[in-house]
Amino acid sequence: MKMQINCTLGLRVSPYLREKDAMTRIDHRTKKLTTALRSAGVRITRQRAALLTILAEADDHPEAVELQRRAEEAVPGISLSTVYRTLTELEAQGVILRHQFEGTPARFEHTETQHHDHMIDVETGEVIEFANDRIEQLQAEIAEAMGYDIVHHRLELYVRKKGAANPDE
Amino acid sequence: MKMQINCTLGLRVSPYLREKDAMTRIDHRTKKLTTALRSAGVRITRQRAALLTILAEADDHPEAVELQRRAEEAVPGISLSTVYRTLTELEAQGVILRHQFEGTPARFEHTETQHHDHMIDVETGEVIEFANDRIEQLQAEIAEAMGYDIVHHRLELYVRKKGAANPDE
DNA sequence: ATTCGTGCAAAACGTTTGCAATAAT
DNA sequence: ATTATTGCAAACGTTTTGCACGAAT
Repeated sequence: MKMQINCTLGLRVSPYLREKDAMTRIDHRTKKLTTALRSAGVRITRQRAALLTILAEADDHPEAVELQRRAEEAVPGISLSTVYRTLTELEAQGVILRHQFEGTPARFEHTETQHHDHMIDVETGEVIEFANDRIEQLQAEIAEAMGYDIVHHRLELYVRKKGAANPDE
Repeated sequence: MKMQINCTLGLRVSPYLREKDAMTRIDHRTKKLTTALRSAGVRITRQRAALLTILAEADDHPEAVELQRRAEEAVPGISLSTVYRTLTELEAQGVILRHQFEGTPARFEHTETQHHDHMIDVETGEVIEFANDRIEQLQAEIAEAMGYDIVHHRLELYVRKKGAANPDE
């Protein structure tokens, strides 16, 4: 019996797209997003535009300070409060997801990819994405059987590369 | 095809045991535990004895302040730092587990039951335990296929009772 | 012109730590 | 007697908030 695993390894943009096409695609999506946000009553300031672009381009899961650092070029002096406020707003608008992995500040990713869960390499902190439909289905069945609807869920595998040194310490 | 779900609903003590027997059982386990801890070089103070007992008796997932509150009777004036230090120590000794659910302080439970995951009722904050071997197995297969060993994992379903009011707000 | 968003500083929050006093071994 | 543990207060790291100024609509 063959095991079915859909896995995405942190690649956000299809590899066969050339860099320039990828950028165009991100720009396009970001432009559409800002329009949508504006008509939801959210003012698009330089700070927010910068953060939106950075989040669209990010192929990792940056935390707030890192986002501030990356935004600094486009918006010198951008404050951490603004970063946090913007992230909260974008999360509320469904544009990004906030992940609270163990032992780190919250990390963020935009919501353009389909649903996936995360493996966190406890040695390196690297975040690897994966998806498995069967697990999703089982979760739904469990909740259903117990009389609940799932609002959202969170599955995190804290892992170590096979044969990695320091099993402890 | 019948779905297989093992589920434990926060009941820590078998319901057919009378209250007194349950207490005896907890006392017995706690006594054994303190002995084990002592020979691991951990001094059993009044504070720690109290917390061990409270954790053994708890059929919920209390947080640190709540544990302090419950310990207050046995050890008046017990400090929150002591509670936290004890919890850290007991976690290191494998006696308890620390859960960081969304939007709440860490919550603790002792490690006497077999492994399970958690559903959190987003309306009430109630924590419901469940176990599903198939999901565990799938997780292991995914990690394996990607070349990782699982150190630990975390699966949390944030749920709402079917037909509950206030789907928002 | 009217909001809404910003930066700053300060507070909030849960948790950890340095220390001198105290209790367990 | 020795050493670990305690309570207190102060610090910590992350995140939120009050406020007066500035910018987007």
